[in-house]
Amino acid sequence: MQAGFAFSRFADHLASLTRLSSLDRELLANMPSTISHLGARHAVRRKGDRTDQCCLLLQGYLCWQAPESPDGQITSIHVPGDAPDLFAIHDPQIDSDLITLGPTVVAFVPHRFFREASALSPSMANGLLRLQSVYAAALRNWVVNLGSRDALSRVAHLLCEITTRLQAVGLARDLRLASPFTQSDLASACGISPVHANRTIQELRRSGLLQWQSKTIFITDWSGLARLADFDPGYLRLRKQEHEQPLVPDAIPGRSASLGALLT
Amino acid sequence: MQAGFAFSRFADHLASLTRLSSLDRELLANMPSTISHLGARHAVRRKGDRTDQCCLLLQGYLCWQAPESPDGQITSIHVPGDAPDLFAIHDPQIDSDLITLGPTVVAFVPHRFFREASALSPSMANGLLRLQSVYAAALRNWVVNLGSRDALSRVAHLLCEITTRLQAVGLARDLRLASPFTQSDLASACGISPVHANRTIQELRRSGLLQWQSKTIFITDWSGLARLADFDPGYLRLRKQEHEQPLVPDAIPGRSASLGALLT
DNA sequence: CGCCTATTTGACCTTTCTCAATAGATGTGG
DNA sequence: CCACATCTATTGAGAAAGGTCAAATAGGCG
Repeated sequence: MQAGFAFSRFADHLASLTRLSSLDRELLANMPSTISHLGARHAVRRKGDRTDQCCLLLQGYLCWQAPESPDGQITSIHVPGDAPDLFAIHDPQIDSDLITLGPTVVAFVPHRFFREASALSPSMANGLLRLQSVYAAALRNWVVNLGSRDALSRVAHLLCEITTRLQAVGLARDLRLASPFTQSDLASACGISPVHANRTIQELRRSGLLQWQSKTIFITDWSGLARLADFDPGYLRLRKQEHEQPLVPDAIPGRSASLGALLT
Repeated sequence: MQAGFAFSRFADHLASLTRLSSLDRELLANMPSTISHLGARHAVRRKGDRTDQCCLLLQGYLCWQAPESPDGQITSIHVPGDAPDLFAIHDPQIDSDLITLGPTVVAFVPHRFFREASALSPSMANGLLRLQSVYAAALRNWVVNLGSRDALSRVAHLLCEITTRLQAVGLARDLRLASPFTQSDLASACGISPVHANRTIQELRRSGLLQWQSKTIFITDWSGLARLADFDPGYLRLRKQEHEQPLVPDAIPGRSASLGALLT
């Protein structure tokens, strides 16, 4: 079922971080998977679960959320292509909740597949390990975000990260991204209160950096947002071609310029 | 040189997380290593470095610090036995600074050793991967700490974590730990200002939870500290025997009481 | 002893939180 | 299609936590 689809998002993601051999691509093309469509706020994994499958995110967003934290602290947000519980191959116990943010499509792939593919291809083995190391780097960066920025730049940084990661797998090319996030989700991710998240978003809007209406975010001033966030995508470890500046220039001739002027 | 010493701290650490076979122990006993004694505030690794050796911490503390963050955000603190840059085996590029906190002793071990040991012993391979997964779990927990606790419980939580990890490798049995940390280090770790770190420590002292004089921290009320911190050591993934409650009861009859009184 | 660094203190300011109320959106059943 | 329930976003006001600045004190060490 839709095997090509499942494989290609994940393959794009892997390829954005490491070089894939043709054997690797072939292995991935034959990856056994079960596709699931999930509704919003559905728990894919719960603290204490043990599993023998990895969850690959194909569409939508997933987040790891600490269930024991009073405000449900989110410790990472995942975008299509990501394999949020890849580490469970070596450590099958899960210690927080993996939750959908909005409707999502995921593929479940047996751990066995990754083990066998790693045995057959050293570059695959290496790529999978590198993936985990990149996720750990993102986690470190999340710590920096929470520990050393104020609310405004925290939120800006989070949006820069999500956008850049989406672009690495070919999404959000025009700086428009689907946003099933509630303001409370954003607050949980940034370690601020929902009320303050609301005021923060309003300020980002007022500054002409983005529009956020119904379920879409449109970043209208990428370089302004990145400057505010002090965003340096190096930690995402994307290979050259992918982390170049976005394809759409900061100012969209007529509209964005006038909007920008209006909002300063 | 002192091979047994280098090996045993790391082996204790590994053994606290995973079961080691006798082959594993033998491999570790023959681990090639170069021992270094380093002074305070020495950079073992710098952002951008590439290396083909892992650094094992034998004595003292190391921390990962984000050099680009204005207040030098610390993203993790390591205790003896830890292998802070183990991930570099699969991803040799380093993206923050690894700094000594106080004088330390470290061992450098070629990546090659870990690769060969992994090839020879599946349980070794698994243990090393598990180690990385445990470090990632600690990182997630650090995010929760910064994102959802106030300054007082953040500091308390950090001290609980350090103490518990020291105990897992046989140190700090009596709830006394060497503390080369400055209050600014603590502030960088907890994402607060140095001035506020000072006031926070004073409050911990005033509450009779700990003493911190010159270079030693003595936790005088473990369960109080753990309660304040909302500390649950599950995420450290220690095997049963190691994460039991500390060996020394909260109150030490004569001395501790009078000292406690002296310092309030 | 004198220097340098780390800690401590006070005063004041800024950011963020909390509580409570209102408004808007979305969804459901009749 | 409307009325109602529910969830999400927005607003205001007051309070609390934490930051900044500057000065004073205390240790450690050559």
